[in-house]
Amino acid sequence: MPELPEVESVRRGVHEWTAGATITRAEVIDPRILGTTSQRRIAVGAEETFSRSLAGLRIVSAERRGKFMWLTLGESDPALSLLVHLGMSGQFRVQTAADEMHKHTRAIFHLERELGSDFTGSGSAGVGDAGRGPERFEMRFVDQRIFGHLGVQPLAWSHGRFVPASTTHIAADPLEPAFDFEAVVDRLTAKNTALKSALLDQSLVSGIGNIYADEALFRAGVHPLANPSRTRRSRLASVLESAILVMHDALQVGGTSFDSLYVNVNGESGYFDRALLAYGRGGQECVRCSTEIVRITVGGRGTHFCPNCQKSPRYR
DNA sequence: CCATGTCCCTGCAAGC
DNA sequence: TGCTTGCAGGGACATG
Repeated sequence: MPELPEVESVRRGVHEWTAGATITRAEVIDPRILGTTSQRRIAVGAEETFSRSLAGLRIVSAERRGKFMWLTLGESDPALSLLVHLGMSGQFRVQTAADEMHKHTRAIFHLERELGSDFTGSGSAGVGDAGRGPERFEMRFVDQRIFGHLGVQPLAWSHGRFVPASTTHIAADPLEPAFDFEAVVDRLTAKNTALKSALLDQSLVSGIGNIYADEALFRAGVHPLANPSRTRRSRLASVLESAILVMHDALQVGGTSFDSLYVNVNGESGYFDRALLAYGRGGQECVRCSTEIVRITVGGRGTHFCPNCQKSPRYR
């Protein structure tokens, strides 16, 4: 499940491969990828509109806020972006036309890049031919569960920068200059819901998903059901700080599963060998105190915690 | 406005 | 063995 560190790893890979490249053709294999996550009804002609609006545009850069990623596009007025959300299982793969098509390929971006252009990539080994002329390759969007989403969006101002218009409600993430730690803690203190649910609220702070929420609460030693409005401000700050630290740690090792054919994102292996202390460890011993890690459901999400290290709040 | 519940989708595991 | 059922997850939307 890609959260901030994973999406950032993907963004870096996508940027290296595609910045400066031109989209010669955008091919939609499964139009459901163009719908929003809940509304799967696709407007008539959405595929054609999507493809037509991208054809011929140059990719300037890959950017990210929270779990949302987008490519800023040149030669368009107003400035457009290709919005990408990986959902649960979205992946980008850089391949050539000759490469075998993955079963869950939902869209293909045919790209072209002048050899010797100023792309900053880690190399084009294995992609394109060895001769002259533009280098041609494909960036394929693969998504097993179709919780991911692609869309063409104008850019709009939100929380200190331009972002795709449909994401203006998403808060700044902790890696952004606009992120205001104290302001987020202030807003957190007003929340009257499970602390874990508040951590997952992308309009409060973006980028934290189910895994890192559990890890942050474990690291800070705070119960997932604690009510923020009844919790000491210093404890809330500690949890938020832990979330930032654990995501930072994960990002440090997030770029592991790179090779010439992958733009990171190896849904199978890459995500799961992180040093997780709570998430997915239900029934196992706590690494700190050997108490059995408990699994409960909070806001419909699987939640893992140590009942000894993360004491139940007294008001419950 | 705020909090909670439901749905989207697929593959896998468990149960009959 | 082969079917059905339930679960996992992020975010939009509907409801309370």
